[in-house]
Amino acid sequence: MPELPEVETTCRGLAPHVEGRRIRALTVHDARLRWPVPAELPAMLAGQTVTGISRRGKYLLFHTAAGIMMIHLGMSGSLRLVTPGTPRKTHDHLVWDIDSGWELRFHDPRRFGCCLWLTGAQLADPQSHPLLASLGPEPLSADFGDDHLFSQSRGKSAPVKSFLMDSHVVVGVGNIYANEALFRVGIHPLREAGRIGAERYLRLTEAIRDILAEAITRGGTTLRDFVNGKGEPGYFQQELTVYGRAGQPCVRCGRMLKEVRLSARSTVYCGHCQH
DNA sequence: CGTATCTCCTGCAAGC
DNA sequence: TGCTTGCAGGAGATAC
Repeated sequence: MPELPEVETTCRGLAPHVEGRRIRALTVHDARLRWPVPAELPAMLAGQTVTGISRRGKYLLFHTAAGIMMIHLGMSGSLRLVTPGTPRKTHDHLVWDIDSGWELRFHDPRRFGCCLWLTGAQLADPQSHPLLASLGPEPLSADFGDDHLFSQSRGKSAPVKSFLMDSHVVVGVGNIYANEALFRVGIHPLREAGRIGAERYLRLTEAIRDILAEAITRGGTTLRDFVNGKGEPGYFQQELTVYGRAGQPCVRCGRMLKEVRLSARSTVYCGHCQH
């Protein structure tokens, strides 16, 4: 599951090999992603130079003069650079021939990802695209201020974990990091978002910043291996204190960690340390 | 508007 | 061994 750190790692890993390079061709082996890959995309991209790669939330934006290619990795998607001639794997749906000599491949078994094409007004201002327009602030930017979570949560009765994972509140806090951040600050995941005070939200805000920044740092250690498909997501190297550890002892108090389903998401917490 | 549920899809694990 | 069944999960769409 690509979380924000892995998307950021992908962005940084691709940039030196793709920015300033020309796309010779795009081959669509399977257009059936979350939304169909636009039929005109190969023709639109051919010959275009990628002027830059940026990220908004978990969306990656490949900028060209003709348009912006917007990619989301969904749950199982990945982008890898390989040498031409590398055998194509099952679920390698999209292949870009780059004039740097690399081939960029989009691999996505579950096809929850997408690859869209932004033109016209959305080329001039991609933030106006419907999928981007209502996104919350970047968790590592100044827009994610100390007071943001507290002020946004007033009057909300949803569980704080659902609130945190709402991309309209703040982007990039997926299931893994929502679990981890709540454990770190001792907040019960099912607590009503609107009934948590400003002080606790400040500590939660700092925990989200710290955990994501740390994960990106660790993800960065995989950058040297990113090319040619050897990249491991940074968070697999990060010690996870609760996610995936239901039934195991709490690292703080030793009691058994509990698990509940919240909107079909695995939610793990310590009933003693989190209130 | 806020909240909960449904939905897409495939790999994997468990059960028989 | 090989089949069937259940399940996870990002986030937009839909229903209330």
